[in-house]
Amino acid sequence: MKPSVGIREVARHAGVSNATVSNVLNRPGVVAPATRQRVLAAIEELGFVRNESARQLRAGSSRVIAYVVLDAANPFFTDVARGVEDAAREAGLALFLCNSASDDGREREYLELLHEQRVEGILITPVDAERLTDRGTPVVLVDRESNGTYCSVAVDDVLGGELAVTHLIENGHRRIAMIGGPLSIQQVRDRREGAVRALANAGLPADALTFLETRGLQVAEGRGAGERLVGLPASRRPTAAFCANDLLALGLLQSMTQQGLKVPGDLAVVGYDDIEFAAAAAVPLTSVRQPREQLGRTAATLLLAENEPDHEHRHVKFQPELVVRASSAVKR
Amino acid sequence: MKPSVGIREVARHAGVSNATVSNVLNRPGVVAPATRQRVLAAIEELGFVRNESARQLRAGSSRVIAYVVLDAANPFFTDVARGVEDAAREAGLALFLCNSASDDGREREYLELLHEQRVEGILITPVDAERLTDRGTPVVLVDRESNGTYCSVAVDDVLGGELAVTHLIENGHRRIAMIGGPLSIQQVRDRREGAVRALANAGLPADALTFLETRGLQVAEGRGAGERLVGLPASRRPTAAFCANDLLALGLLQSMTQQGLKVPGDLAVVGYDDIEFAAAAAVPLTSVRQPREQLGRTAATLLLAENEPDHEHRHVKFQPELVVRASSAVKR
DNA sequence: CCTCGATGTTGAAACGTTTTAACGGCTGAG
DNA sequence: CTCAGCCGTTAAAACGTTTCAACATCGAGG
Repeated sequence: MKPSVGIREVARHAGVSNATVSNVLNRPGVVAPATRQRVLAAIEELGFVRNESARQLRAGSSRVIAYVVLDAANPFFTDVARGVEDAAREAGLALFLCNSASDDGREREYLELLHEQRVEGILITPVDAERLTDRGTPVVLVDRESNGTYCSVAVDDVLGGELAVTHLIENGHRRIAMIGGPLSIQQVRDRREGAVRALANAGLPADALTFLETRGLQVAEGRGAGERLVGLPASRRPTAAFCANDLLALGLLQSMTQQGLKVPGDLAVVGYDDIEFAAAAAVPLTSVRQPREQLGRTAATLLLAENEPDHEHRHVKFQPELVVRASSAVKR
Repeated sequence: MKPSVGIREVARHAGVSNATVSNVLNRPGVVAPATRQRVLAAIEELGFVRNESARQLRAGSSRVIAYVVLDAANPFFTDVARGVEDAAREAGLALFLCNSASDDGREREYLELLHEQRVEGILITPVDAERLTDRGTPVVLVDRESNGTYCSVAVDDVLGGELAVTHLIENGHRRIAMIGGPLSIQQVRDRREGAVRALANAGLPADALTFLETRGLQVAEGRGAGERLVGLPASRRPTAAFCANDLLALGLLQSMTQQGLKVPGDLAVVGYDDIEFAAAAAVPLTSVRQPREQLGRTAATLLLAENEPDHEHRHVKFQPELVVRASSAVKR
């Protein structure tokens, strides 16, 4: 079952030394064709599988990078991951995806493990960037601005929030809800800040924005928020909602339909991320689009540049873009 | 930058031997509190990070399992992954997600790497199960029946296809399209087989089913299929479509709307997987539900049982369930 | 005072590769 | 015939842990 056949056995079986087998594996060109065949045959016959731990221990490099995401079930992150993987595989590296599920305990565990594994680099959209601690492995922050000690690739979330809420204001809305949370997540804070700024720009009072905090950014939380929203007295109930991401917005949409309210008639909705499902929703969703794959691709590129001779941390920032659809159509 | 501080340095710094440091790391209970403190302090001060390669080389176990999926962007797989991860973390293992993107080259590369890494086990929804080759690492097939050499956890796809198409037939449809592909994917073949069986059960001719093969199972392919479908001469155009998964169905839905056709009026649609977004779609989607998280959880459980003394490969099969929504409402 | 067991600690031998410098044999030039 | 140079191969030394048997130290029981 676990014969654990090593390089020496292969060597013996092929009548050569360990070094030659290693050469066949790593520098096939240097070994004579005849010997190479013999060694390959032995490998095949014995079912030899190279022990990566030993290789890595000696050679020092790992051929792997990892991306730690906040929520593997959120299409936004899988789209970013696609960009990362494309860039990684061009560089001959494999990508391992890790799901912190927005839990900083899990995040810590994964980071610890990845550091111990000596992966070539770590991409992360952190739960709490402050807690990150340098351990020698290159790290790049994704969709999150850096405090300076790491490279980062981000999108201007404040601007995004501003775009979304300005749009709602221009459509005549004066009581607006923002749905999102927890506030420990930077993106949520930034998007809210943008929303507040939009109000200020328009000369509206700050209490025109009702912030409904959720425990997470999943569809179910959006549904819950919808119920809370409808529970508000009619006089104070917002006529529009800006959701911190599209999953929330989709949940909110479901909740509205279920409670017999019309979108955008009774409530206009704007989401964030413009995931593929946003356009296909019951009411096509107005959303703030981010360049997802490019985000990932750029992040991977920065990561790969980390061990260049005299590396300076770079911070790339993209601009979001508002995509208007039916869910926020002009109020009659 | 890369001081590469090892266990020996920590030992020297704390005035103990390597063995003691190792004990602090692995069996804290066995070392005297005072010494333990001293060692921990040294670790902290030097920023020591244990080298997992060395650990694994010596100790032989890896604390990691991996799940290789067909499409990380498909919510079905991320839901399965959630189940896997829950079970894995209960067993103290971390989960690495790998995306083969339905490409057997990538799949092979990932498998090779994972074998070399000596992960504790591999879960995989394979592109082509035949090509899988035993390498000593335990493997469990997910959402795919085994040819016998591995454990497997699957859902009865033939039954699922049958449920879907029977439902359409009962609603009066006599010309039905099935959309999906490539046929190299087992699930697609099985679901089609179920569709065919449904026709036979109802005494309908086999040509009542038009099979439109797609190149993949993503939303974009569904949109493409929609255009092909509408391009058919009206007399031969199906009145209903059964899609091999929900992503296709959502794409199809978009395409219909865009071309000014009504669902279910002009075309009834049934999807597969019942992903969360199915219920939130423009027209809530009738779909075949699979027990996603349970699938993952069970698979992980089987994997963990692999190295029990006298292990026999098990094959678990779940039943799918039809969830009827508006996209297939009764034909007037 | 001796013995015994318990408790902490340690030296040294693995684990399976990669790598380096050196080696032997062979060829062709001088 | 010698020698330089090349090619293919090799022995042996890492790499950084874990583990195991052995070793001190100490208190208690006889």
